[in-house]
Amino acid sequence: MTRASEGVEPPAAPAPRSTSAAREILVPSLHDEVLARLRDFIVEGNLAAGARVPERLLCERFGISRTPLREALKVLASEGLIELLPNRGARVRRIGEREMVELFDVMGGLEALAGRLACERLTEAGFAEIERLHHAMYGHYLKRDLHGYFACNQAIHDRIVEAADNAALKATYASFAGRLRRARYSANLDANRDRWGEAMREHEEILDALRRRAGAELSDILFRHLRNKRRAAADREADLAE
Amino acid sequence: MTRASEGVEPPAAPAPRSTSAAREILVPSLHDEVLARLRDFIVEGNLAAGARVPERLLCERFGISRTPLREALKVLASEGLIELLPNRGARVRRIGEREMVELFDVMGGLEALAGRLACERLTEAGFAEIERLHHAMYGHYLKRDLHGYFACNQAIHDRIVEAADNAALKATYASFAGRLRRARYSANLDANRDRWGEAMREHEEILDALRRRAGAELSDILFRHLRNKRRAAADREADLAE
DNA sequence: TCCCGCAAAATTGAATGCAAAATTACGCGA
DNA sequence: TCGCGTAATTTTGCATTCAATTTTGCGGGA
Repeated sequence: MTRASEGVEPPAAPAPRSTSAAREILVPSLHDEVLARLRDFIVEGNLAAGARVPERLLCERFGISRTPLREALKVLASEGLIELLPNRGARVRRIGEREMVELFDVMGGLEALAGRLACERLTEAGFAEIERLHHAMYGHYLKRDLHGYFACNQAIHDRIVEAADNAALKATYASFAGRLRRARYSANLDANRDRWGEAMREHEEILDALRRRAGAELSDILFRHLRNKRRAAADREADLAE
Repeated sequence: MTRASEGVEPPAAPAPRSTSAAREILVPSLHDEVLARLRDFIVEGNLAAGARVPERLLCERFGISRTPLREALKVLASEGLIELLPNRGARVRRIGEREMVELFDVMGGLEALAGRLACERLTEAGFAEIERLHHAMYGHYLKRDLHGYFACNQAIHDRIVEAADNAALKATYASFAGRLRRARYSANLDANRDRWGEAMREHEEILDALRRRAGAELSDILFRHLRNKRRAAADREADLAE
């Protein structure tokens, strides 16, 4: 057999990797797909926290041998998604209270940085787009549409990171967002109604600072915004734990 | 043969991995050593930027087979130290002007975060230690002892990150520091005498903000401090290029 | 002399094989 | 029935092997 053990997977993406004429060509890569798929698989929560990662099973699932899968495991371990126990294989990393706080703080620091950089580089059109999203989000807030609100909220933060125009920042931000998402903390955050109004007010401040291109100020607001978000998440956790 | 192709390497570290009774035990790890060694090997500049990474050679150098080495390569690629070309192997990543700026900005963001967190957690003893380093650094400055100055400078920034007491931040900071160090930008930075006095004044501000535990303020100072450092580095590069 | 094409050699990416460790299953004794 | 030691099975980590792509070396033709 060559490549897939069986017709387990449909053709998926047999498309020849883009042969764009660009000079150094961004890796069309073949096995990075395994990495991406496995990462998604874990981030989406298909594996319980603390559960062992079944090599054999995933190999069949992805139709590959152990070698590329193990390479992906090493990378995911370096990203902090899983942990490699000496002779005991890989486990999905368990995120404790303490680590959750740490991750939120780093996210806050990255958002703060993104905001500062965005102030330096944001175009009028870029700002207008964020402003539009902000108003749409406010609309959802008024209608108590949590889902729509959250989508806009996410979009705004993403736009800010995008506006920062810094590949390293963007990649690091995405990595941490994944780690937090795996802990399923950000999904149902804003169910806390008290926090909702506060968050909305903070977003008013964010938009205002952004309009004035007040980098340092926006930086500070964004960090505190994440801090409050974390606090709300922690409170909610406490509620659920009761 | 089992493990090493020959007696190429001395026993190195055959010591049984610590069997500390701690609950989940930090990975005593076996192949992570290869990862660490290879990373150092590259960060230290043993491989020219843009050069291909010779698998076969390094395998012999480390006395291992290709499998663990390739795993390490994948991890280093995810860290941004090298890049994996489709069927052309690994190359040491070339850091361009643009990316250098990006990396410095992220470092600035991380230091800003570290400073803010340090203000929340720094003990009197911790502050005293940093203050001591600051004065020692000033002494080196007066004596025009660049080497001593730089060591203290590094130590101060490290202490601030340490005081932040955030493992995720510390790891990310270390990773970016490595990437920048590979570019050999931070080593000979402060040879610029004009910049030196300015940096010293900024450090006075840093210490002052730290003493007052003024998080937001320190955060801002640290970011600008890194920005100026970067600018000085860029200028120096420009000089060398002439 | 220079350029192009073709074959040999080297390198890469991935699969398979194998020894060492861990996990599980089982049987014995209390 | 329960606990414990031992053997079978599974799993892990790494080496080796194999097909495929790329790179290198060489010769013919303009």
